[in-house]
Amino acid sequence: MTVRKVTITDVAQEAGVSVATVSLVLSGKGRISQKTADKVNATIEALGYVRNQQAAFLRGNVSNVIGLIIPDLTEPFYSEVASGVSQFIEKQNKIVFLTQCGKSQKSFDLCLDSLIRYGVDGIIVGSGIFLNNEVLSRLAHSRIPVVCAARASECSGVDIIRPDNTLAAKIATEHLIKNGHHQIAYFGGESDSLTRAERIGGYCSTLIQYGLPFRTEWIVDSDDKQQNIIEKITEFLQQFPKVSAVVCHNTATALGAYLGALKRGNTISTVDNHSYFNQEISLLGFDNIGSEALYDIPVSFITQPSKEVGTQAAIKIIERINGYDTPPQSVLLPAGFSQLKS
Amino acid sequence: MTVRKVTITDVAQEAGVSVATVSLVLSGKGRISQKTADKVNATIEALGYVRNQQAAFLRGNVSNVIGLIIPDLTEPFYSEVASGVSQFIEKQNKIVFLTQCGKSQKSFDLCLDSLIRYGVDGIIVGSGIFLNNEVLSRLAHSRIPVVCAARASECSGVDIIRPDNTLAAKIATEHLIKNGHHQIAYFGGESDSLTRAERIGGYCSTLIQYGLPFRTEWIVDSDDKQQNIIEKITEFLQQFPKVSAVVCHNTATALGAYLGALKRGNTISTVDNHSYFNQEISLLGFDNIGSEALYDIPVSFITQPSKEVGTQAAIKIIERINGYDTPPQSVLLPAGFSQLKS
DNA sequence: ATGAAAGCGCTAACAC
DNA sequence: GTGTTAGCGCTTTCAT
Repeated sequence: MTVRKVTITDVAQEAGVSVATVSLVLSGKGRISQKTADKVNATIEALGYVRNQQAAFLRGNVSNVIGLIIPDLTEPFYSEVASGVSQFIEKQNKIVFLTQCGKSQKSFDLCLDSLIRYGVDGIIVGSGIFLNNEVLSRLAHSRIPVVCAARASECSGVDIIRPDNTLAAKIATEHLIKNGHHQIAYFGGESDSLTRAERIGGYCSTLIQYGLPFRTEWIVDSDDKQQNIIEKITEFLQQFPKVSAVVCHNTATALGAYLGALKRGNTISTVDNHSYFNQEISLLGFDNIGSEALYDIPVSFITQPSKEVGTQAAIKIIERINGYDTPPQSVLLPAGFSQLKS
Repeated sequence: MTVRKVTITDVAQEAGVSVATVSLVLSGKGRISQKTADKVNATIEALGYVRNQQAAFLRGNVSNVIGLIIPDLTEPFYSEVASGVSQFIEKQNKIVFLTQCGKSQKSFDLCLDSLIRYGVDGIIVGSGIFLNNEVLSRLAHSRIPVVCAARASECSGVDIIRPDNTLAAKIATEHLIKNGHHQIAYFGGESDSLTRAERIGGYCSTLIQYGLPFRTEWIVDSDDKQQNIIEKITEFLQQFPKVSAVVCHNTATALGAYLGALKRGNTISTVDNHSYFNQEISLLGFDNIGSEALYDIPVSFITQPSKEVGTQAAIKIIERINGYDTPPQSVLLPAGFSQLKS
């Protein structure tokens, strides 16, 4: 019936040494004789003592805790980020406080308060949109480093790690061009998406770079509802029958485009004809899921470096905590683990 | 240049009162005169003081922190669970420590150590498979409540919250039967999956209950690779052309079955003919993604109560922490938010 | 209504 | 090598 938690004092008493000694063997600092160390370790074992980190860190000024604010863990991009962060942080023998802020600034501010009160050493924010000046100056004042792990270029004045959407779109477009396509459309995504804007930038500039004109009618937005996508793509292919390739904004779009084209009587191929169907239109999509599940439908995918964004953000926050005191950086991650099916 | 963090002492000094007073206004306990309270609050504001929770809780024996151990945040089920947990816990003005343990017991044990050292009030474990007797007795000894939030019946001796897989399969099978199907197959999932085993139980018993025989050849396992699923379903439909409906183990399987059947020349319908195609074979899948993206392909889906598992686990752990001292329970959550497309 | 002081569990000088 | 002791920032009796 151990009602009270066993403390370092209990151990010291039981082992017949001082608390300082116990503390020293615990941290491996100071020169403790093997004999004493053994004795202490034995009683620690016997009593089932576990060191209280909170108390330990209360003395110093570090907590070894990193705060993480994620809008919504349910979204694949964010869960990947969180996964990357937690994995790296734990490897450093630190630990992460997870908070979810949803879509509201107010809720974000509450998360922030929480994390600061709990004395985190640094904060990783999974979205730039809440990092307004007030927040930043508050953070600066309390000397807590922040880094932003985002989908797109959502903020400035802080370290930000994000996918290189422009480059990804460039690679995608280039891939299609090099496979002989000249009429390439961009399909899907909502018009207020920053990620999409960046991708469209890459798409357009690549077309231009290759001397291909682009037409704004070839850029079609859509929500992710399968039915809408199917309808839009069907109509589109009818209107622009010369378009021979489509860059799809995400997995849902790619799948919708696939089904729509199929329905319309098109046949689909990957750019290189590895397909159950004959070539007629090429599909290339950005994959935000990263699952293998869909990799065998005849669509090439470029995968987002989502988890890597988390990992790099974690690396960066550790650097900042260790006093790496340079101006804020933007780190663009290539769709590095992209699997262009070929 | 605020180098040192501003503490309660600073506030007290600045406001010309004692630390005790500041502490009292902070916690709203004790009778403090409005005047003093105002003064204190003003200086708190002025100095930008934030209370250090770690220190605050050091005195008491609670930390207001809940530990969460998730095998892999990247898997949709687990990210949903984590999301549900964090959302509820934060609503209680508590906070969650997130750890990921992967697939190894050793790594799990490390996570556990970590959480215990950090003094969490309770632990939610996202998988039962690591909760062996040793772990449980350790936890019992340190008097830290645990609850398991799992995919299936993975452990005993602790509170466990999980989806009612048997019921879900029963509902699925029943739905198909009531729509006139008599030859129903179960497709997908790996043979060592506990979830699948439970679902198959529900599937079989429902068939029996309705006086329909079942054949073990109609239960086909598969990994989630699209190509494999497509091949298997194609072969299967050829061998058993009388099978008119398929219960699919997950979204990938459903999609694969859809594409496979399509390829083979079958036409697909939902059970009730809302489809772009004519009826020939009915597909019904368990959805582990919960995304709307696929809802418009002609497959009915039953969605897992993944996030709800997290929420209920959070509720349960709070109960346990508050000393709700009853024997461990199993809570089965219905596929409550299921959307049978109809 | 407010202050003084004793801890919470631990670490880090500093002594011996 | 090991013990003594003074805090870390806060809460909480117990006085006043």
